[in-house]
Amino acid sequence: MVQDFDFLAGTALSACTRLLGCELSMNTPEGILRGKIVETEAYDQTDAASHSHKGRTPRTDVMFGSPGHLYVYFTYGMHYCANIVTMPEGYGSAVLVRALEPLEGENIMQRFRSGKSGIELTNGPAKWCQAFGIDASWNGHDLRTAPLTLLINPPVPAIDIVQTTRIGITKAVDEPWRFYLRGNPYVSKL
DNA sequence: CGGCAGATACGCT
DNA sequence: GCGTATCTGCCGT
Repeated sequence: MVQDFDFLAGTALSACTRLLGCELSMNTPEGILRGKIVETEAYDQTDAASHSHKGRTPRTDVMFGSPGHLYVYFTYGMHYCANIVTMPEGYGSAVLVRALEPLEGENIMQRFRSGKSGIELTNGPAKWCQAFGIDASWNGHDLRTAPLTLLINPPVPAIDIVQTTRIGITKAVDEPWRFYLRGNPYVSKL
């Protein structure tokens, strides 16, 4: 079955709600890692808090590329975070995946997370990246191709989605561009 | 528990 | 040089 990524060509904002409930699957030599997206944030080139706001640079090049790819960035000297690129080639826009709910391979994730378990496995952008073993080498990866793929699930009903302001940034703090699944324990912060 | 400082390296000015 | 879309541990209660 061919996955339909068309909605990713739209704005980061609309892709945020559509990505909630979808799954990320990583095929490792040790086994399958799979998790459901429970928290997202929109970043757009018109947004002062976005890396793409200051224009296209070698670092943000992937963010201006074609939708359905992975934009991985490094921050605070030790952490990786992963975004899903949206909007057509030439426009810098992406959705930051802030948290996952583990569905498969939790024992392997636990090893990557140095023995952590439960919600501590994936309830933050740098945490789930570590649990999946994602680092800078994954920057630009096409999510339609193995071993790391995005699985599209049916849209989540609007009643189950909470929209609020973003976390961990210093600019455009009041924009309500963060979305999460109501009541899900893996959401990084209420 | 909750709050706070420290770790640590990369891209941009 | 400096700021950063974060996490962890260590301190106090």
